[in-house]
Amino acid sequence: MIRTHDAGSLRATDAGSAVTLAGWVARRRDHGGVIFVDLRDGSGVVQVVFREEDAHHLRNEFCVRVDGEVARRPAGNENPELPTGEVEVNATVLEVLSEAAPLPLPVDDNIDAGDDIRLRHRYLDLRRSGPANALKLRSRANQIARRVLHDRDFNEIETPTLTRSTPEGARDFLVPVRLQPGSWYALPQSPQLFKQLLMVAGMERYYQIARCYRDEDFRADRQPEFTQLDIEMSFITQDDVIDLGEAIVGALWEELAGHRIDRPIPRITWHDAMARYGSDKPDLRYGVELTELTDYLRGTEFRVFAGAIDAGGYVGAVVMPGGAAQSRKELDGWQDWAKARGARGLAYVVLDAETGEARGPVAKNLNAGHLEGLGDAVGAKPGDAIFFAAAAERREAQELLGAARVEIAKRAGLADPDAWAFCWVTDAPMFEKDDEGGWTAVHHPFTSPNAEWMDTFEEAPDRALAYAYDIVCNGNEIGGGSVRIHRASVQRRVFTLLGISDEEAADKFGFLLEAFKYGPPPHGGIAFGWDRVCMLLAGADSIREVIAFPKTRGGYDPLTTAPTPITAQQRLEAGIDAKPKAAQAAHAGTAGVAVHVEHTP
RNA sequence: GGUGUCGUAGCUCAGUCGGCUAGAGCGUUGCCCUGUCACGGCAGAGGUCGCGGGUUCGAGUCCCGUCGGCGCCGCCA
Repeated sequence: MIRTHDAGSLRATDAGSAVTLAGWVARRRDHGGVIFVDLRDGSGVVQVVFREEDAHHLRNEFCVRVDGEVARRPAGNENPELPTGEVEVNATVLEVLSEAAPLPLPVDDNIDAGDDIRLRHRYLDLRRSGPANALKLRSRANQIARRVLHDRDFNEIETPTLTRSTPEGARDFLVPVRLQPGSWYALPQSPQLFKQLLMVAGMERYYQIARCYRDEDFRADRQPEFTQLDIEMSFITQDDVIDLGEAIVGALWEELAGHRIDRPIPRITWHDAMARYGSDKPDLRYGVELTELTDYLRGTEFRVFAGAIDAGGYVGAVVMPGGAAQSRKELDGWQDWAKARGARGLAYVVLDAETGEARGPVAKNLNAGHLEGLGDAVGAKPGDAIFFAAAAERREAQELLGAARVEIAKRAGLADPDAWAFCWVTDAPMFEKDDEGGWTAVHHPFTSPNAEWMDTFEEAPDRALAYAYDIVCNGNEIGGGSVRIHRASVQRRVFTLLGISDEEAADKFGFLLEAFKYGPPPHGGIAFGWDRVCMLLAGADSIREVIAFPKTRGGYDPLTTAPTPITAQQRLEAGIDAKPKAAQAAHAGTAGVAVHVEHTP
């Protein structure tokens, strides 16, 4: 090594030691006869004192080697802000290893540049402690997960990233195949089918920190390439997977966030989550639960509510504590908020802080009896606002109220930013109606019905429940999985219900069904959205902070400027323009079957 | 695809009701400074106000379009 010591490691006990340091000029304070330079390396910063002229020429981010001697700082000159603040290094030799041009963005922990410029010069952005620590934390998270899994005899196994288009809900990224013009690889949206094959293969316990690809639009917590901690186990029940999930999450939060998670982590059924929180990933850091009013308001003449009730739908409410104090403008703002979400509006009643009297446009439409008990029915006090949603589709109204609940918490500051609230959402429905009136798998078509519905799911597909579970942290879905179907007869019945013919099934997942002929073990698993997990542990607002070289919202990488056009030669060789044969076209891809993969981002 | 918001010096931003010869801090260049630690002082350079069009005597400011960053809806689990 060029250096003998890490800059950030020097302490008073090192005084008198001759050291060689190597790093970057973080900051310099030039007093003419004496020049202080904060020298930064991967371990931290230490002050170096120069009394020679040559240090005048140092500029920020020059890469330097310094020989010198560690000394206690003169009395009164210690800097308690720095771990190395008791000492300094009196330089005897300065070697400039490389110079730095004037910086396009400040390399300064206290100054945040815009996303675009940070990504374009990500190598400078990452010299700052915040962004650097986020990546280092992710590295530790990987180690912790691997340790927990290896302690439990899991095997880390890699699966292909050039594969066939597999049956999942999102758009595939496609790769042309030079050797077979007209045929394309797809990048995997997850290793779902491969990990199931590994169970057939008797690997019994598999995991992988797997890169996955989905060609969909971006969000703060979504990139087109992302990472799952992907896990599958044989001969297990749902509880075994949940136990393992808790062990992983427990170790991560204890070691990286200093937070001991109370176990077992609470479980809530999917239906309860929707009823109480209007979400399948409820943020349990605060209350503000939904109240169903379908029965309470039965017989109302207010058309919006009556229409939903008569249609066999749902009317419900959520309370904004102190919401009566909002101005007319703020209350109108809620209408815009609701419309931006595609709702017609958000009916509300405010309870007068003094008298408890119900006021607002909707109050006029409700009869005295309904108004009288309303506060008690929804748990509202004088001074609160009550928001209503009504729809023929129960879930639609619940989701609007659920979104309102999150917005209420945001505006009222109800979520403790230092709190961690975990839960499992279990017993998810197996199926939901698709646009054509048929059924589609909520999770994916290999998800097992639970014991109760194993023999009867065809009789009431809308009510059938699966062995499917998501783990939620502070309103973020950080992982999800299911117990899989391992019996051919059950799988056939599911395909039949989904309207997937034998030919279609053979075409889409034939290789899996073939494998399942040969004694597939009962198995199940889970996948964690690793970027989200690391984002939460890092306290970041976006998964971009825990990805070394993320892309912008437009799928653009400001650093490499990818994606780029290709040359005519590349285009020719890649076989992009090859005309598919008619027979191939009919069987290509997975179009027409909407099925989904593991529940993670 | 829809929508909100932002775009002014290398960076972070201010710029009021349309009157601007466009400012500040940091950075940068030169000089000074022996105990600073987001050092300090003096002097300087640095601008297609994202781009295009329009309204106006006059546009950074108003209007239309467009490009880009970010957030949200759709989409994605």
